[in-house]
Amino acid sequence: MRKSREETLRTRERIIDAASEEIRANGVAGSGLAGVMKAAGLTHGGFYKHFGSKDQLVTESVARAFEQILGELQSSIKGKRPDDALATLVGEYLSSHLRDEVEKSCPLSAIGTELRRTDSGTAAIVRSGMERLISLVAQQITGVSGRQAKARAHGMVAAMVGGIVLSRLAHDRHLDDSILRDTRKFILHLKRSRS
Amino acid sequence: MRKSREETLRTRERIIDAASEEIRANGVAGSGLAGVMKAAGLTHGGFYKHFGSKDQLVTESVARAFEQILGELQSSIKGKRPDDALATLVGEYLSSHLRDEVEKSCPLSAIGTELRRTDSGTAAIVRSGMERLISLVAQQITGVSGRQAKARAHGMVAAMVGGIVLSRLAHDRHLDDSILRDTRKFILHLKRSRS
DNA sequence: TGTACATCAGTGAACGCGCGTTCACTGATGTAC
DNA sequence: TGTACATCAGTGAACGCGCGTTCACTGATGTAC
Repeated sequence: MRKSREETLRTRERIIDAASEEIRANGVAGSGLAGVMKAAGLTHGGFYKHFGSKDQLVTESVARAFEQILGELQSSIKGKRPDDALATLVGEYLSSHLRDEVEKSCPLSAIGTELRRTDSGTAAIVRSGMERLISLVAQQITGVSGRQAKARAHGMVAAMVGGIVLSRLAHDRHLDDSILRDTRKFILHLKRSRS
Repeated sequence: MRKSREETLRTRERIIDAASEEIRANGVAGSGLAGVMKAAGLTHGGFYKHFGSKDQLVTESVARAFEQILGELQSSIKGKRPDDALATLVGEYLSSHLRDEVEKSCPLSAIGTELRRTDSGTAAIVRSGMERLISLVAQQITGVSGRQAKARAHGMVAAMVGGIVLSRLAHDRHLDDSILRDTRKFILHLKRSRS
């Protein structure tokens, strides 16, 4: 049942995509290889034809998750002026849509507290993804030095990540939406009152 | 080997304390009953003399974690005026000390993204702990209505939780500390520029 | 271009392991009189 | 207050289960000539 090189590559991608969503939804420890392979339309035995270990799959899945969310955020602000762009970034990240679709959201908000316990390969990916998100936000902050923009972006991204985490824990239609709304306002009002 | 009622109660408390720290350090899925019992100085067989299930232990352990951190925060602002108290709360929560001692920190920042997948008993505890933290912060915000204070507290607590999560993921002495510092400033400068 | 052989993606069974949970047993504590 | 019995906290072995990982096998794809 050997497959062509093209097909093999496509299969590998399918596994990563499935794992990337599964891991964001159920966590690293909560995601089994058998389940991921099934979601990719395969049996679990073939896993090691594509990856050396679960850790390696986790690394690549988290990397893919960052690519997806950063790509989405980037294209949402394409062509916008910094002020609009900042509000768009914050509004997009703290949207009820991304809050509800955990499996498509940012790994920092989906599995942030679990990522602390991953191996060094995944840790490096997490760090770079986090820095890219911070930079993307910092680039939309005008009227201050780059250093100050970065500093403010640290606070903003912290609030973005925390806002999603809290909103998902509220389990209440009113509280969860007000956390999202209030966090968006908290981030953007600061910007206006300063720039 | 029956123990006295007093001793039995103390043992139960010891198990909860051990589990509360173990779970914050290694997560719910990453904490085994055998390890928790060993940390409490017991063998794993006796677990079910004290608790009906792992889920029940998780619920009580998360409740204890909230009691501890809320008690600590509350006593840190005892007798202070609101402005001082707010800065103290934020400074304490976003301290490098609590950042580094995960097992003694707030469950929202330690295992926030895993708490989404706990049973309904734990979910209720999480929700009430979160609301108590938000209220504690809101009570220190002056010069605005209660409703506005709550709204601002939502953003502040989001930034506090997210700031710790990100700082723990930086794995870099400079970046992790600057995230903490910048998030503290982000939260408190807003307050000043508005109140 | 056609043939013969090597490669290897995918299957499904099996592995050792740690997990949550159960259980028979022990002996100190609690209770009844 | 003292004795006889019931209770039950804690031990350590055992359970079924799902996990990550390995492996013999299959048969289509890739390669060599």
